[in-house]
Amino acid sequence: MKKGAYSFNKIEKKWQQFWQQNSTFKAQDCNASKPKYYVLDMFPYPSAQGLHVGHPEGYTASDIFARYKRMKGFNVLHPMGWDAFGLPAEQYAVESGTHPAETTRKNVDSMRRQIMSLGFSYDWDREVNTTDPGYYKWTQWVFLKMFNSYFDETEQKARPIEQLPIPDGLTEAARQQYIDDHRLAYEAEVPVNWCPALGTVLANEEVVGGLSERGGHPVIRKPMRQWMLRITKYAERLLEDLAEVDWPESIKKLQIDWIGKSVGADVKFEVPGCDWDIWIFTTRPDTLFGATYMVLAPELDLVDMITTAEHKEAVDKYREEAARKSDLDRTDLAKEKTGVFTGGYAINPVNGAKIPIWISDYVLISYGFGAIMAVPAHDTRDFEFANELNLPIIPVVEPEDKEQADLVKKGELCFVGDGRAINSGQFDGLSTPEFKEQITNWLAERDLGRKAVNYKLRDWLFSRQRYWGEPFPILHAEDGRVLGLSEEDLPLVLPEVQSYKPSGTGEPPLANIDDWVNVTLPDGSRVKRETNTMPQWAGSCWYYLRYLDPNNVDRGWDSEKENYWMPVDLYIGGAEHAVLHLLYSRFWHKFLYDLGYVSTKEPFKKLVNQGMILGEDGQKMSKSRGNVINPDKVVADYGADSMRLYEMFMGPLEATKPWNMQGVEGVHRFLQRLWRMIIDEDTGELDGAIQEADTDEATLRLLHQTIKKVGDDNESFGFNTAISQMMIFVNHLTKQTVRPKSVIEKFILILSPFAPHIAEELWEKLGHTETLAYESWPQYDKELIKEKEIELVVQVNGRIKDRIVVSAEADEDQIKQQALASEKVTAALAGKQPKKIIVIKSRLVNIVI
RNA sequence: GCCGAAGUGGCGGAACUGGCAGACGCGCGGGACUCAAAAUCCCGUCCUGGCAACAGGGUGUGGGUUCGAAUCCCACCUUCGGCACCA
Repeated sequence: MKKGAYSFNKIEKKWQQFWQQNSTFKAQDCNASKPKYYVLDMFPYPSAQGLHVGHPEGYTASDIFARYKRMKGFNVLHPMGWDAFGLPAEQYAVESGTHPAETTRKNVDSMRRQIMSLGFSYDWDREVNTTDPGYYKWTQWVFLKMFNSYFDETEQKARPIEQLPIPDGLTEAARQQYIDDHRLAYEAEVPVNWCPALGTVLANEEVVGGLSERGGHPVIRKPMRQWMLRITKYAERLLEDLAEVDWPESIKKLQIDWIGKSVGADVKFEVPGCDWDIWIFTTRPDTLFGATYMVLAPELDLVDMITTAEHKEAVDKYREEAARKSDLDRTDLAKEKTGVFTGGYAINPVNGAKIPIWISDYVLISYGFGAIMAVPAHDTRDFEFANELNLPIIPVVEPEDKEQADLVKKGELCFVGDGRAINSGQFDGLSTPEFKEQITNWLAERDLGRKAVNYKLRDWLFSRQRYWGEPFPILHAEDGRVLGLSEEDLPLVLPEVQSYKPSGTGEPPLANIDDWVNVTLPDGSRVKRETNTMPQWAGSCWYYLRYLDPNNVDRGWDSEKENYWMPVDLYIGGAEHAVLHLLYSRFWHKFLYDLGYVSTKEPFKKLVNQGMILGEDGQKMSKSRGNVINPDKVVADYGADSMRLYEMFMGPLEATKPWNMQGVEGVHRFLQRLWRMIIDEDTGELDGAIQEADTDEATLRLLHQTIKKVGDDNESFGFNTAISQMMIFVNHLTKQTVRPKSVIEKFILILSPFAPHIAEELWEKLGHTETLAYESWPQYDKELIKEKEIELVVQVNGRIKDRIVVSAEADEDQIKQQALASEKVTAALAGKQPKKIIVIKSRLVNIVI
């Protein structure tokens, strides 16, 4: 190897040390002299496997943008931290006895080293770790705030629980109950997803097809006492404020679907001989005349009261079976609907018809009232059920399509679209939307129903029966009261345990530590600590706020700093967090907004998702397939700059794309060429071609075109095309025997966000003594970009016949003349008169004959 | 089943707002340098026919709009991602 060759290992180490020693990327709080810009990465879970090549993709994109913004004069906040609570470290602890904190520390150290080796411009002084008591103190604090708040329905916002209006005349116990029932963090006995293998409860989102997302173990339904967060109160705002954020439409859509708003009516069905009614929710009140039976969820308490003696045995049996079914079974059996008749009847409020009441597990307890009216003619599920069990079908909506209408009328087709009302008494002939409105009013006037809105979104199941999570700052008194710790007692530190194993009965590991669980209060009363811990999502709900003020011991974050930095201007991460993390943190943010702790409605202004990187075989990377690419190896063999450049050159940021090691060599060769273009490899000094000289026109034009293209592409995250433009530039300049220094310098600056190490090194070789991180981004000159002469394509009837070169100033007539003058064109015209000549300046001429 | 994204050379991918399809990179073929190899440099590379000039075809499939379609419209096929009885 020659003395002055591109020695990326040395160069990269040198500049990483330089940046660290000089705190080059330290963000300045509240600096009013510059506009701020907050670039955030989704922080990683520090796993034992370390970084995979998917991580650096998003991190490189955000780093390029952060560096670009600095050069554009912004005060940039670009932090990194660790989402370090979670199952793997705990599983490892169960197996090996190693404290999760120790595993975590080791993994964090190794992943930090890996991330640092890529030369990202993070302000490392702001590093956070969710498992640090100094951090989770404030996670617990937010939880306490939720525990001590309620949701004011009229104002649609959270308020301190002390302000909750309490009805008069309640006993002390009832008063307490009333308050507890309104807390945003509350306890409930709920059927949960219990995973015996993991020994914990999982959130709905963590169960995939009846199996646990992690590990793929079976999950069953089981009622347990759990902590819940009332995210449903925020459903409407979570939906509405999506309009405010600059996110990919597909991600917004996923959230909208997850929230699942539907508008319809609640309708009351009386049960003869009973003094209570069955309420149902429907989005199709216009089909009420077609309701031929009702279905209740098997779990509904009401079922007991409705079931007649002769049907009791069958009903009880069915209910028992339904309760035993796991979600997987329920999904599997969804193909064939089952159910039993209760013996009870209800009265259809619109026509007084007596209709039978059934139970079936196709009706969900957790949505609406857990009861439905069944309109088999116009609901596919009811249609299937009615056919299965031979129940009557009455068509009440006539489709426009004649053929369809005939089938619907015969009861052979289930039609769920809009149409005209039939068999609906005085409402016959109305269109579906008209009917909906009229019948809703009709019901409301008679006190039989009301307009209603329902959401699919459920309250967030917030407790886990695990060790490695934030302990709840909650005490349980002997009389059943639930007390929040006072803020001064935070953090409630996770205690040491003998065994990390869950008890298997649902009791978390913390329950085994008697002297931690049992607490005597100053007044002598004895209480027990909550032994559940929070889910991994908790710490990531607000970490972007902690970066603003990571060392503050008195507050989670300073409000002046919050005002300055928030919102996050750019958030880059994987699309797999589209609903979970992004919905949860928006919820927490809105809650904090209500209480005045943050100044913006939404935390993340712009969101960009990086796509997945596949293995070289085009398959998802996995250990078992043996196609995992180790970033350490890539950095060792080709350097961090090559790695960064390749990850961006592969294709559009959001796309899924396969890795190709030869592609890495390709960009590496580009850097080599760039190096030799500037440095004489024999001496290590500047090449003789680098001179203080005037620039030829073509080079100057290409330089300015490149500055423009790279800048524009940076703004739109089109890093792949920015890199190809830089390659075009280097290909051109390498051929020049004189390479003006001023041209080289400008080029180094625009390359620097992509390949910062080599850029800094060359910048220094060019005689600069300061880092280029804060040099201003080169400007381009519009005039210099313009070509003097333009090649146009000449078509005859859309087929290319010739090319002509015209002056950039030529007007349409001149271009026409020149085009018609072409010999090839004359030949193609074969003497015919052109009907029309279309001239698109700087593009083409099309002669139509 | 429903929703969303995407289908372009041997491969990753370019193509502004409807205007030269295939930029840039990989791979491949040929050449230079070398005793030889690596590295590097130069030339070529969508397909078919032709020595060539050139002609024809070509952006998942089939139709349509237009002087002109990878780009817009309709129908369909395939792949990937998400949801999964939410009344």
